[in-house]
Amino acid sequence: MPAVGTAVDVDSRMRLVIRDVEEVVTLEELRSLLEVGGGRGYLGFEPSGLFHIGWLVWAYKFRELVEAGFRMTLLAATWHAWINDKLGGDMELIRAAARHVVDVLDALGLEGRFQVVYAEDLVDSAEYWGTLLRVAKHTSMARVRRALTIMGRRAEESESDFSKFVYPLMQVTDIFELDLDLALGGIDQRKAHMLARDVAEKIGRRKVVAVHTPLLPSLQGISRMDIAALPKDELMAEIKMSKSKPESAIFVTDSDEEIRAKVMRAYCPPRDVEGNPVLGIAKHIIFRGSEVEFVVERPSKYGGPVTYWRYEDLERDYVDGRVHPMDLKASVAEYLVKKVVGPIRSYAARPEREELLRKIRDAVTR
RNA sequence: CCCGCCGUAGCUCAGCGGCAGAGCGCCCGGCUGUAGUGUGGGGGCCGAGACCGGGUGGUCGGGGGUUCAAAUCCCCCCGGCGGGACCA
Repeated sequence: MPAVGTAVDVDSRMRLVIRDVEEVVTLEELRSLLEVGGGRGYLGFEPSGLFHIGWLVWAYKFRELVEAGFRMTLLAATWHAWINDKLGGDMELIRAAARHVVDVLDALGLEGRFQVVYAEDLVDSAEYWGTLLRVAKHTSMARVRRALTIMGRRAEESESDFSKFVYPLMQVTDIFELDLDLALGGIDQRKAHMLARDVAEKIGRRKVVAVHTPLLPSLQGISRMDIAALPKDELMAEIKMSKSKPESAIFVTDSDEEIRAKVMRAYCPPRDVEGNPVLGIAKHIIFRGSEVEFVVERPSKYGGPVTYWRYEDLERDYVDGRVHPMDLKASVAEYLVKKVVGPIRSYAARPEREELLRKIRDAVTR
């Protein structure tokens, strides 16, 4: 049972929650929740394939919210994934991918400490659709369009099917139907969360506190790790994706050798912090805004090994050129292998999951 | 969450320190005597719309402040809308 009460306790839990977070809307509201011991929180994710380390950023925060006293729900957004044509629109595969994500959270020590809800169950009530209509009634078309995450470059309005426009309304409805106090997500979920806050005021529902985690840059240095599926030319898109996606992300099921190879191949310009995926991993996966022992193995002719406890120190040395991309990559890869992916893989990719993972992998690569 | 625009008659809006307005609507009347209704034919009755005249219209979103004077200027709040919000 989480201890409730003292101001000191609230402060430390506050620090835990806002650590290495991109943004909290609002800090005052978050504090109020912590003062009463937490509340109900959630994270919704689209089961779209294997778990990549970019998702660890929110997964760690999910765990910290549990530790801070929140009763967390993981929403497997199966219908949402279906709308975005993930996994070829195969609902069974989408469910399998969701199961895999639950495994990863369990591997992080969260087994039995959070609730899992499938979108299919949530949607299976008349009340859900009543709420969705109420949400829709208070949302203009322009506002929905603005909340759309898809439709980046090529996918213009004319080639979107209408389900894509229902998507943001569902995200908002999910929040209301789960009766939440807090919504967790990457900063890319900001639009949906803000829509939920706006609409909440209009229809007299609770306004969720929004906690947004940073996003990891793609290993290739362009865009983000989670490449959005293109509804454009399906076949071409699938082929392009299958070739590019495995290279742009590290999956928790990757072997040690795959991890090392991917990190070594990653975009990592010397002295450059901007959009640097390797530094990004160091910042948001390894250090995460706190003190961590991180050893950069460096050939003695360049100064020998250095130990960093704070990300800022590592970044400073990298910018100054004292840490070479080669050194950084090798060290980050080793850390990922031993401390991050290794433990997760041994649980989430255990033998009895082999069949499940193979199906998901095949579907993405197809 | 941030920025901006807008809240004035039932509706759409103008007015932006000096009597609260226009168009549309609504009500009354006039004019027309038509469409329609009704018939075997004729006649009569009822008669919309258009047009003309008259009338009906208001916590100027709410609260506070400045001023001799506030719809008008300032502050706060409420409501609506649009845009922004990692990256593109």
